[in-house]
Amino acid sequence: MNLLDDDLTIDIAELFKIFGDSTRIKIINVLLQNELCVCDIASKINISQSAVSHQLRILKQAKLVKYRKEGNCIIYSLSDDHVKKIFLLGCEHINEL
Amino acid sequence: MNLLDDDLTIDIAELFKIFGDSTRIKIINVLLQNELCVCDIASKINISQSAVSHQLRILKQAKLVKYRKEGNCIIYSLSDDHVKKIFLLGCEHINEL
DNA sequence: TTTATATATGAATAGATGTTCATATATAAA
DNA sequence: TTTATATATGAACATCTATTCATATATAAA
Repeated sequence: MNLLDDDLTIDIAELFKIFGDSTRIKIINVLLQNELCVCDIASKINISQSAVSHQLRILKQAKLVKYRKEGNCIIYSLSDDHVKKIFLLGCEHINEL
Repeated sequence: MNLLDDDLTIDIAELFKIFGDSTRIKIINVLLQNELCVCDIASKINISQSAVSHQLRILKQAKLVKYRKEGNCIIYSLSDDHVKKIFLLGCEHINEL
């Protein structure tokens, strides 16, 4: 791995910035187990529907979560294995401190 | 991996928050190759000495970097392999997007 | 169609964060 | 001791960010 150019360092920082909020981490954490609709996420992590929805938008824009409609619910899940990997590596680091 | 409690989710978010700034990512990136003193870091990434020093303090508090004195220089390096792992996983994710 | 439920979103606000500037501290060199 | 160099740090400032509140939109049920 050589020196990264500035654009790439900004992209990487932007990625980690998304993981750098406890509401988003809680969302990712509950989605590790199951896909869930917005109101179930909100009640599981005890954060308002509006706040969850705002944060899901950020996770969606960063392509860290995907979603599908079912009736009048919208069911979210993690996009891919990378999200889980990054999350678990973070956990691991914390556990070793 | 089960549901994390709130304290742990906050710790994990705090960890990623540290990686979520482009100045700090640039610092980590140059330290991947070699240990470096503050002014060399500053000149390599083209950020003021003061800003670098402030950010090194944050990295130090999070135990992501360590340092040693040599003459009147202070030489910084990454604390352990976890930092590198997390950084590289971030790179990988970016490269695949 | 009316009502209820689920989700999204804009505006406002409070709090957090990164940089700069000035300066303090510490070590080395003269 | 004086001067120069390296680093750290506090204050101020501007910017960013997450939440709340109110409300819009959309789908389902009655």
